[in-house]
Amino acid sequence: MPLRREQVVEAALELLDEVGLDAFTTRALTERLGVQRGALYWHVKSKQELLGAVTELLLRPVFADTGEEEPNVFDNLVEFAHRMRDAMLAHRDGARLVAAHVTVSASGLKLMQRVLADYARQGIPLPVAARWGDIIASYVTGYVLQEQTAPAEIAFDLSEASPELLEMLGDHHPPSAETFAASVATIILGMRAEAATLASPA
Amino acid sequence: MPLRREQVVEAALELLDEVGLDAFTTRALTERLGVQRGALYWHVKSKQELLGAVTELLLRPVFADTGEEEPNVFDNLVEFAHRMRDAMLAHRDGARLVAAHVTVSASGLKLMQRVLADYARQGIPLPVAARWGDIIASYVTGYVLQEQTAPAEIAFDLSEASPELLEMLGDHHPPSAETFAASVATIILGMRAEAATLASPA
DNA sequence: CGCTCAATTGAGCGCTGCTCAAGCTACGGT
DNA sequence: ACCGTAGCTTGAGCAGCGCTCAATTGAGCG
Repeated sequence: MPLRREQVVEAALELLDEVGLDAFTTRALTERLGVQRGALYWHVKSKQELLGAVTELLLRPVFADTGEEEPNVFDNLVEFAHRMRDAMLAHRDGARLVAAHVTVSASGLKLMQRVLADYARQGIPLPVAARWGDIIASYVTGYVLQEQTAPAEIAFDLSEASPELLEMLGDHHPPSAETFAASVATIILGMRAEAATLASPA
Repeated sequence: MPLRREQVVEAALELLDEVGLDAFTTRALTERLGVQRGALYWHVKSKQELLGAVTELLLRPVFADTGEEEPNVFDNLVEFAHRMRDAMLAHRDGARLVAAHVTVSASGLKLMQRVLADYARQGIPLPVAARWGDIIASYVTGYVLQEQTAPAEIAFDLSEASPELLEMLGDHHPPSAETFAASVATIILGMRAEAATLASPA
């Protein structure tokens, strides 16, 4: 039975979870597939392209269809934020992967198109809606990036370098689901305020 | 005249600007310095540590002291956002570097401590202020990351895959200073709203 | 003068992503 | 039953990478 490209990508994601992005090598992947190194390059042009495909697989749950129709714009964006964070956290170095391979799949584009149309029907101009989506995507990527980057190491440095600061912050400092949810809420608050100024212009 | 560590880091930043992060090799760096490869590792433990130092150098303008005292919280955050974006854009692959090496220098910590104290004097609780700063830092990193990642390549894919979507968005889509400023304004709007709820609790 | 030690040398180790001519199946047409 | 073609794999190997280390240099000082 021959190898399929999708099997390669799935195996790559599993390998990534086991060893992390830095130790991810084509040699380890072909060993796991029980195949010689050269075989990999029939299915995939380069390691870069492979990781791009892995990223798309990783982000697939974000764009899964919920079936709901015309949800509230702001609720929709909040859910988008949490889905994206969950998807990245679900796999080792997920955020680094997304940051390095900002792929937009065809199905993702179709969905985005539909969502933006929904927004427009709720009175949000398309350029504004697109900007809002980009705000969420950018923020979440940046946040999970630091959330997923060896938290122990950073915290230790901080407690050595500036214990006063650590104390000032209380125990709210480490990245957590609560901090993330609160920050998303703050951002959404800004969009609500902007929507208000759009509804009643100066 | 012996080599100094700072010279190494500065030369590394120059090399980065010339060839980009992917083509950045210790060999190219030592050639530029007119030195054998081994010499590099007397000044620096590893390439990873070197890039960390380069990142700190790259971000130095962000934490430069302006001399102003107790500026308005929100104005301060807006300026922080723009400084950070400018610093990243000033060098090739700047955002990728920051994303991979979230370094906080000692001087940066001292400044952050002072700024947070200013915020507290303006009635913003420290955990909230810290969260706000993190929102800006995360968003800006995420934004510049995509802004600096081969814009031509992505735009081409988009126009092929979904021309309707491209048309829907108007010409507002590509990352630009205007889009960035507008998004930062939206986020700050959210913080103002949150500050209002803090001032008059339920 | 001779000592010391910061700084450099140059060879080389193990690993990486990737290429390619050659060979192996499995299948469809005659 | 045969063979050609196309899909897929093999296995050797290339060039380049980050990094190490014993040996060597050379400036500054007692």
